[in-house]
Amino acid sequence: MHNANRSKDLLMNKPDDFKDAQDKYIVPGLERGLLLLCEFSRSNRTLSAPELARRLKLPRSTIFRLLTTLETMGFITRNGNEYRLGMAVLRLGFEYLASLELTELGQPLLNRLCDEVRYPCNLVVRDGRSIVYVAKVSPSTPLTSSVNVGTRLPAHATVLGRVLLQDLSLAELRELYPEEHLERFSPNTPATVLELFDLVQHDRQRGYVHGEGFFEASISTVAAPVRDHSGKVMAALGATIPSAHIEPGRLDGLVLKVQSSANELSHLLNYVSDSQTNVTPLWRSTHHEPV
Amino acid sequence: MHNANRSKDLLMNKPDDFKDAQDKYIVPGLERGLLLLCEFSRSNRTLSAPELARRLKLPRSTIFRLLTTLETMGFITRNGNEYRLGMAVLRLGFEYLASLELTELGQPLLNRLCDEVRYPCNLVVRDGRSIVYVAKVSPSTPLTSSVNVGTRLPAHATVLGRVLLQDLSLAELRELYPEEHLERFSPNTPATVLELFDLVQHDRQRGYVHGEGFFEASISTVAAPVRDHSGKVMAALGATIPSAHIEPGRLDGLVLKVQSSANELSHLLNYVSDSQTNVTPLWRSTHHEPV
DNA sequence: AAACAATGTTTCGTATATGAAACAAGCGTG
DNA sequence: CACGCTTGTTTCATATACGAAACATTGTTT
Repeated sequence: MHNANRSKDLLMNKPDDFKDAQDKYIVPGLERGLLLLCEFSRSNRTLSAPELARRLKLPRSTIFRLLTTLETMGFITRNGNEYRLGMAVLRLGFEYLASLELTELGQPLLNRLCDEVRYPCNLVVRDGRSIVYVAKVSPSTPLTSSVNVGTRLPAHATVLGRVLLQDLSLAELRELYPEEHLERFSPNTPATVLELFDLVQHDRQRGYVHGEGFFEASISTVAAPVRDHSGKVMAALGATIPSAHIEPGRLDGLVLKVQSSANELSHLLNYVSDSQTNVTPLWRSTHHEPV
Repeated sequence: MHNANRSKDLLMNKPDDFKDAQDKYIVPGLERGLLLLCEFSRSNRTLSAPELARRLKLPRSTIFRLLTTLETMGFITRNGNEYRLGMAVLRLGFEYLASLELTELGQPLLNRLCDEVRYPCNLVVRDGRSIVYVAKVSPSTPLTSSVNVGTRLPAHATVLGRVLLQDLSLAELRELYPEEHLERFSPNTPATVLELFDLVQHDRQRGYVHGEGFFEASISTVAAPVRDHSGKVMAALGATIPSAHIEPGRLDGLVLKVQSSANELSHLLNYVSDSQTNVTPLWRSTHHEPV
């Protein structure tokens, strides 16, 4: 087993001893199993054992063992020789959502806000380069927007995403978006990291963001940051407005209401800090495909 | 490592060699890591390393390694000495949802049905003793019911759940519910497995279920089974009606519409069967806490 | 403040999980 | 129907992941 192919091997040219220090306590079986699970996606709903062996560069027998383990635990289901994700991952995923005090405390706030402003209201967090909807309320009007809890959208191209990127330094942004040109979704999408950084810094000073047609044209969003005790942006809270509706008078009121809801949620969350100041190293730049 | 404590050890008195045959290809690191993840739940949002060691009956050093692995992969986040589920599990969970053709094909059908009947419509699957909402549509009216995609309810106490239990023999039901008396949620909840079985068998013959106040009083549901190519019930499709509304005349039409939607979905799903008839052994009785 | 308990981290010899290779079973092709 | 090719399963020697125990660090008790 000399060709230990960890995920780290992708970085195998960078300074050596440093990351090995972190890898010393990795359980290979577990790491591989999880990487195997991560191979499945919207576009790869089913995978065969040999295919997985190719992708993970692991011997067939190892894949066989991993699959057996995952199957008996319900994380994968087998149909003939095709495998797909199993219900156990769903269970875990929603257990996660339910365990976030963010959603629990945010939901009633969203309800109230939505009642007041009569627009759909959302709460999102960031996962790498994506924003993820963790709570959502729509008013009675039938604006069944396509987003739902769990939806992922590219952070750099959404108003809510911009809020979530406010904490990052230019260097950190660059690490998250190493490419020269950002993916474009509308004429308003920032083209480069630098442009994004500027936008986001202005957003930060303003204290809220109002943008329209950023991702979906003709849809406008007002969003404000939710911060934890350390001042770090933990989530973004926003209301979605059909662009047509924007009457200058109402907008200011809307902004204030969104901001005050976001602030209230920040306060509710600040009680935490049970342990000393959060040691979390900013954010692991996981670089997942945005969606 | 003579005290290999697999999950199987709980069965260590039953016939021996038989289950070991299945366990031969288990990757212990992976199994343990997943069991660790499963320790987290709504009520145990955060756990400490020593607590996990106690629960899983594993040495502290092993827990340490598992946690390090899970943390670097984003499946767990650490805050001081408390651990909680990480975003990676969310990602996987929704990847699962998106990868189900059930939801994909069911959503438009639900939309149409909801449009026709003007009641909230749902699609649910079963996970052990729970039903899980995998798709949901509400009409414009502000009946923001508390259920959402991901919600879990006890199968034996819900109309939709009864549909999903139709395939099980009495023996299988007994295996799933070993206890003497089923948990009671309303006067209508079946008290024993036998009662449940009878109910479910009648449901089956009738081809649909209409029940009210089964779980939530004053809410009534009409549901029908969605079957795969082998005739096995894969999902349940239902509409939710505020009990007040039930006019005898409309009910029949509603039943027919629900049934035909369910049948249509069954047809859409039947194309699958790429491999020979599904060998899946009915259902692993995972016995999770119902909610 | 000393002593203790609880927990996080590291080390090390050995039980064991793993990769290589063999075996088995399909399956399409000439 | 024999041949090769792909894929599922099994075996086995050995590299390595693991549990025990030591060490480090913190918080708690008297």
